[in-house]
This record gives sequence, structure tokens and C-alpha cells, in this order.
Amino acid sequence: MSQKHSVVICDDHGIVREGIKQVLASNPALEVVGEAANGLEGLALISKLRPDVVVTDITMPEMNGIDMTRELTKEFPDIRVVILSVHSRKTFIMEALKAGARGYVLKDSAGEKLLDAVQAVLDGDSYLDSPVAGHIVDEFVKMPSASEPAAGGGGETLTDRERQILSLVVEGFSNKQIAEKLFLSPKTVDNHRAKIMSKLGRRDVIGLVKYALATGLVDPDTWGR
Amino acid sequence: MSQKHSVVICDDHGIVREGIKQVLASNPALEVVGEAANGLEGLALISKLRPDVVVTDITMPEMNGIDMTRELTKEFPDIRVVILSVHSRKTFIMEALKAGARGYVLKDSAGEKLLDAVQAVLDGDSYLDSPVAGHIVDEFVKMPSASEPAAGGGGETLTDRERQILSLVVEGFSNKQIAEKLFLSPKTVDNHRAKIMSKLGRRDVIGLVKYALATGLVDPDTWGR
DNA sequence: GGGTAAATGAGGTGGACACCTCATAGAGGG
DNA sequence: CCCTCTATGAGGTGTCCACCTCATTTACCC
Repeated sequence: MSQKHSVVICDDHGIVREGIKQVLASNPALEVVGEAANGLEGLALISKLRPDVVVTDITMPEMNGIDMTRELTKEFPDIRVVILSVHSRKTFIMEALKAGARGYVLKDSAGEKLLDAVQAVLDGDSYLDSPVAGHIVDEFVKMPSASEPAAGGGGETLTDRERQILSLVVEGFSNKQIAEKLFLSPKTVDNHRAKIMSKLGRRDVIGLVKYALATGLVDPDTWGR
Repeated sequence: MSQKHSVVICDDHGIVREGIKQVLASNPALEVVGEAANGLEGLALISKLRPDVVVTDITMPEMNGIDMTRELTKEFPDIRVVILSVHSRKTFIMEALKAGARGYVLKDSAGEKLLDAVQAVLDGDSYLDSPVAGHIVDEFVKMPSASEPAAGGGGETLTDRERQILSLVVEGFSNKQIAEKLFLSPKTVDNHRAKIMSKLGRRDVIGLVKYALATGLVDPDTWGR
């Protein structure tokens, strides 16, 4: 008899975490061992707790769910990630899967789908919500043998670090604040920033914000709070 | 004892509805009698079921939660409405209260607050989540006299010129470009800009962009590219 | 092992901007 | 008629940032 499978939940809204917890509770083989409100918190918690599965939102302050997933699967390839998001756009799904997520469920869907997804990734399978699966199929059909899709739309691909810093810039943090947050020199942040702008062909912060909103790096709905 | 109080839930995300239901289930005096995924559905359902309380999101397709509340309280003044939202902006809260909502809880908050809010409105009271209450207090403090503009730094009314310049700033134009466009001295634009920031209590361009998007000064859909 | 890319960091320069005071001129209200 | 609000403009100061070059370390790939 195998013991319970541990789950960590990441979402910036308390009510949503509550909902996920309650949904997962209906499967007695699952145990929620921790919760985090953003990607950075999540990473810290997960590397401490080493859960079997992580259920995470995409749009979160500090660090988004996709960047977190990317870090996570790099360091702990055994941990399965299920993305639970409001976004059904192809770019999100592609990014999430490339980052290493094995499950993708829309928040519109019933709780049962989340349970199925968690079960699937625990079995080593993948699970895509049906509207999501449709988009992915479209994508592969359209792709002949492309080398690099260069997701993010703009032109060049940003590195992990660059995306992370970009999202902090767009949140409104200054170079100095970002440097303190990430334990870097302000000069390093400046350099990353310059690289980002050169890659994206933008000349100011507003251009970066537009890029971030257009590509969904930040959520247009909750960003403007 | 009195019989159970009936509740209808409106939210466009299944998982969130699930969460709300589970939270409310911990109070045995409450019974969720129906769910809707948008305001129109909600209105139809509510006029059929006549629940004691409605718990609703703001952002929903077809009809948003505030418009729904307005219709609702006009037709059925006895039905209490609790808003459950991600938005902590004053404008949302004020609109919701003016529309007739008696409770306002942020999704960031713990589920317990929602239970308290539902209990409060059932008792005929009002309930405002603490960060929300803070904003409302700001609003009333600001009202009696505008003699102290610098102190609060809260939301004040912009003049036409200020709004015009703000929208150009948010579009990404520099002070110099705006000056040329409006046949002004760059210094004048700078002064307006300073006044705007002082009025809105923001310290950088990103703050201005957030304000403009949140208040609809620029169109979130077309702005991003 | 050499090439390439990413991440880190430093130096310097100029420009844009946030923040301050001050001044003037017109519109509107008591 | 004064008083306030708005719009216009100027002066100055300091900070942050965009843009440049250069250097080091790590890592991955052929």
C-alpha cells in the first residue's frame, strides 16, 4: 500500500487555494503539504518539502508559474507540475509545456478535471484539458519541422533570467529593488535590462510593459491593480 | 431553529465556484442552491430561486458582477449581495457599494472572511474586507475638504489637460514629444506630469500606466500593441 | 579544447524624469 | 475685488536609466 502523495499549491489568491485544496481533498490518496502565494515562495517551499506534485497558477507576483516550473523541473525533474490557469491561449500552453509542466487545466473547468490531471501526472502521463488539447494539436499540425518556435512573439527569445527580470521591471520595481530581491548587483540588473531591450527592440519601460501585456507575461486583468 | 439560508454563487471559473462552495459548506446554516457563470445567467437563476444571499465575482463575461448587482437590488431589494473580487481599487469598491452590494471580500483573503461577510449581510450588516475598508476610509477622509492634497496622496480628480497629457505619457511619448505635439514647452509638460503624479500618489511611469488602465483612460485591448 | 552563450559585475556618459520653488495670466465664484 | 483653480513657463538638483565598452566565470556543444 503506497503512502499518500504530497501536493504543494501555488496561487496568489487565498480563496482559489482553498478551492483547490477542497477539490484535492476528495481524493484520499492526496495530501496538501504546503501553499505559496507566488513563484519565489513556491520554489523555496518546494525545495524544502519535495512534494510529488505541484499545482500552480501562471499569473502571480514576484515570479510567475511558468518560470517557477522551469526552475523546478530543472532542479527536481521528478516533481510533476500541473498548471491551473484561466488562460487558454496557445502561447501560454506551449510555454508551460516547454517549461516542463505535465498537466494543464483551465480554471473554467470542473474540479474533477484537476483530480484527473493530478492522477495522470502521478502515473507518469500527461493531461491536457480538452480545449487546451485542441490548441496544441493545431500547433503541431501547423508546424512542419521548425527549429525554434521563438515563443513570446516579439522576435528573439528571452532567457529565463531575462524573463524573470522583465516581469519584475513591469511590476514597477526599480533596478535597485530588483537587485536586492534577487541578491544581485544593480549593475547586473541594468545589464540584463539593456539586453532585454535590445532583444525586443524597445527603448523604454512602457515598451516593455506593452510587450509583457501582449505576450501574456503579465495578466492584463490583474496587473492594473 | 430557522431553516437554512440559501446562497447563489456567480463566477466564471468552475474551480473558484468549487472553492466558494466548499468554504460555505463549513457553515451548516448555509445551502448553495445554484451557480452561474456570468451576470445574465445569474439574474435568471436568482429571479427563479430567490436566494437569501448572492456571492459574486466582478469580472465575468456577458454581464459583470456590479451590473448584475445593480439590476438585482433594484428588483429584489431583500437579496443581499457579497462581492468576491481580486480588485482592491477604490473605484470598483465604490461602484459595487453604490450598486447595492453589502459585502466586499478580496480573493486574496482567507475563506473565513467570506463566511464572516455572508453572516454579516444575513444579519443586515455590511462587511468590508480590511484592505477594502481602508480604501473606503481614505475616500471619506478626502471628501470634507480638499485643503490637504499632498498628505493623503490618494485618488483626486484630474483636469482635462492632465488627463490628455497622462494618456500621451502612457502611450509612450516622452515629455519632449508631447510638448511638440501640443505646442507647449517641455517644462510645462513636466509640470503637468508632476501634478498628475502628486494627485495620484504614483512615483513612476508604471504607476501611471496602471492607473490609466484601471480607470479605462486607455483601452486595455488596443493599448498593448 | 576551442567556440558560444549566459550570468555576473564594473566603468563611464548623457539624457530623461521626479521633485522643488517661483512667476504670470486668464476664468470663474464668492 | 479678491481668491482659487488651471494652464503656462522657468530655474535648479539629484536620481534613475538607457547605452557603451570591457572582464570573468560557468557551462554546454561540437
